Amino acid sequence: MDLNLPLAEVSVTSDCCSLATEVLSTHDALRYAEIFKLLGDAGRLRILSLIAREGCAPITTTDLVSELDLSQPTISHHLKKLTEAGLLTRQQSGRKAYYTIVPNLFAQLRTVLELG
Amino acid sequence: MDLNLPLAEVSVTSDCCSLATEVLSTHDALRYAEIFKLLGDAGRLRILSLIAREGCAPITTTDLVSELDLSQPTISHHLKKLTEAGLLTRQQSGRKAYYTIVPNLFAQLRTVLELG
DNA sequence: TTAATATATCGAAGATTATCAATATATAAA
DNA sequence: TTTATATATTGATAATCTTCGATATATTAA
Repeated sequence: MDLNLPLAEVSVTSDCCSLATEVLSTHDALRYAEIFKLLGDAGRLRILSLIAREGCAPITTTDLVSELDLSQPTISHHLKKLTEAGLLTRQQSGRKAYYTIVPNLFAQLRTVLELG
Repeated sequence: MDLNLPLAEVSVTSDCCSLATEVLSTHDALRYAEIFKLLGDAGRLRILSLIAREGCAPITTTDLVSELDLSQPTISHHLKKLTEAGLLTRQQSGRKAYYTIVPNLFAQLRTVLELG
């Protein structure tokens, strides 16, 4: 038998008071992990940040290429993934592609992060 | 010359109104990407969720092993990474290791996600 | 029609990662 | 001291991902 009274021994100094009432289901965990994985890249974070700075004004692939130290194919690749995931929308106008932030999913992610 | 008036052509239907006033620096982007990368794994997300459910009560490695379909070494590995990143704290008591959520960093991540 | 521009896709190389079996370590129980 | 328990580390494999050069596509300009 374990007579360690371990919970008493462990000092609980954290101000943690979880807002998470439900444990993430396997399904939701997979879904959110896929999106967090996209955020787990500095280049993509900066792409999102640059687009967000424009507010409602869309930004083109070329704009991003000129602001980041990444090749045009790499940036196009990131934009595709972010768009497919629902973090961005893409609108073509002439030969330019305009991207904007989709706020919805970001709000969901913030809720998932209410763990502490 | 570009006479497309593209910004007028692109319909701005999004309710985007960015709260992000500053573009993420390269340094911060790297720093946050490293943490989002950790959240980009379903197993780790569920580990965090299970720990958060306990509120302030710490949880042991074995508790997690019994709730997840991952081997004990894999879970220990994830716990180490999450702890090193500052998302968890670890306290040893006897032969058990108790883990708890560190709320601070989660709050920072929520701020970073205020893009839309 | 020909040339230039904007963007996307292809294919490949190199790096990183998740995972587990086996093993090590450290503590507690018998 | 011997055995059982709790956790961590090692080493290896398979899968995934980032990145870029080269190329393709599509649109506009000359």
